[in-house]
Amino acid sequence: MNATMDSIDLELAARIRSDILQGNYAEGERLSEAQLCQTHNVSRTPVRLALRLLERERVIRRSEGRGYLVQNPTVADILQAVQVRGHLESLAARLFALSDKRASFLPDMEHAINVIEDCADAGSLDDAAIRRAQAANKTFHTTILKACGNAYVSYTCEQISHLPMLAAGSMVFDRSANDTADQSERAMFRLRLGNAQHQVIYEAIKAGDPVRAEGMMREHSHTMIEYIQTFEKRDKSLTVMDLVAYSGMPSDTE
Amino acid sequence: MNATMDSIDLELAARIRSDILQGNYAEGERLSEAQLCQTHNVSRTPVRLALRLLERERVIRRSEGRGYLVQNPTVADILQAVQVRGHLESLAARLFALSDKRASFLPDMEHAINVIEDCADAGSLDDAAIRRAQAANKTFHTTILKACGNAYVSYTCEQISHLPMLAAGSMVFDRSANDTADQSERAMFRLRLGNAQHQVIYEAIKAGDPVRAEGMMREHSHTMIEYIQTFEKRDKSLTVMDLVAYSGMPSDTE
DNA sequence: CCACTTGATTTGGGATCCCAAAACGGTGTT
DNA sequence: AACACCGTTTTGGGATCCCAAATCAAGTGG
Repeated sequence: MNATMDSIDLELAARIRSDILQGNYAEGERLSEAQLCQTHNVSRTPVRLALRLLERERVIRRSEGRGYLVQNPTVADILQAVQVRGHLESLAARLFALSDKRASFLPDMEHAINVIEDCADAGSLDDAAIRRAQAANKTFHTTILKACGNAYVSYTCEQISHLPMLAAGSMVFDRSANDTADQSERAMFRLRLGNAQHQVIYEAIKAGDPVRAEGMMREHSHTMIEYIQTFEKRDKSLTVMDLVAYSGMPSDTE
Repeated sequence: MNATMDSIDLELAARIRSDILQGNYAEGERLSEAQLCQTHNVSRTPVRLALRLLERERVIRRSEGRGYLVQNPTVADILQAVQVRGHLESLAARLFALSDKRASFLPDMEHAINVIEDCADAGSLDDAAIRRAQAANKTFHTTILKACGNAYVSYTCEQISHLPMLAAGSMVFDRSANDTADQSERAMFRLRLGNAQHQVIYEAIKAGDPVRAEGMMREHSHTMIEYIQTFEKRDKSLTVMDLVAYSGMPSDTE
């Protein structure tokens, strides 16, 4: 599944993160280094690197002298992460629209838009299609980050992209729907809606309109925030696990 | 000097970064782990952690199989980092202005503004005053980041703040001035100008005006970008070392 | 019953050791 | 001189070991 054989610490971090996001740990539960070494069959070195990473992602919290404690991300955390990512992406969109080298990146974006369009237009949305759409969405966004010409943008963005990616994946999941056909219907609707925004952003960038590109990107991320918020409003007990449900494995970094 | 006795890897990173920013390494020069271990008298573990950090800061670059190479940051790098930081700070300012808990943070900001004002109003700008003003400026900005209520903002911002801090420090340095008295004069002028923007931002936040707070913060960071750009225009050979000159030790993290 | 001491366990973090893989360097062959 | 071959360094990264400091868990004495 994972094409790139990453170093153990990254893989470890992904596994632990995945464990936590699936709700296998109680809030505040202690993560013992020794325990993790044993269950994952590695030494402390990579474990400590992984814990460092996860701390930065705010999935765990450290308490001086007592190790790391699980800090299950809340829906509020996700909203915050999405907010930051969206804000950075809007900067990226502006810079991208101003870049004179932007032509070379446009085909990738166009292709991503087409792939999503195809998924949304197909009769039903099976698992493979969902994955395809998610991958294309990711391509669309990372292309903008990479192409904007400011390396710090993509760097900082990557640091906090796990939760937003998860949220993006969850937009095809709708607990309020009655049956799977209905769910699929709504998912495709949202997919089409999001892709329409992609289209507008793409055109603004292509036309070299920085203000519009930034504004539209801002709106795009705001759409996701609003979606999660209404979701939360409808279902007070909304947890991160619900969002995880259809977001695919959170381990697919890069 | 350093109150917090940080772990060795952070201190190491600071030392190496400082070395590089002072131009002690040629562009592309190889950083040998063994060498660093010897000169700093530590083992490879902290060295590797430090190199990891510096890579993220883009002060060094790694070339698979050949270790790390020095990548002296250019003025363009600084501009990019400032741009990202400024963008994040403008988000922070907006959120801060919307926060209902903002009252408790206002005194800190007010105090910072007053300290800078005092420095600018004093007859001359000695070294101690420069340090004081720098520290207050840092307080002003980090307060906004911390107080905005979105932990991801301050987290991501910290990741790339070394170069911007350096640039901020350099704003009291003006190579175009003829003598030190003239330099001091100009420095105080810029200090006052920047502080006027601080005042406006402070008031917008206090008044709970998110749009104005964000806009003014954007303008504030744009001022710095413009300053560096005109600097660069006047002196094509402007290097990072020039900016380092009056920015104080780049080791004062947190 | 509470405060204080003491010993076992854990964390934090650095030093070494080790090994595979890649790069470098020198040698000999065509 | 170009190129393949082979030994030597480095790098990359994990496993162990080690030690100081903090925590926890009893146990002891007032």
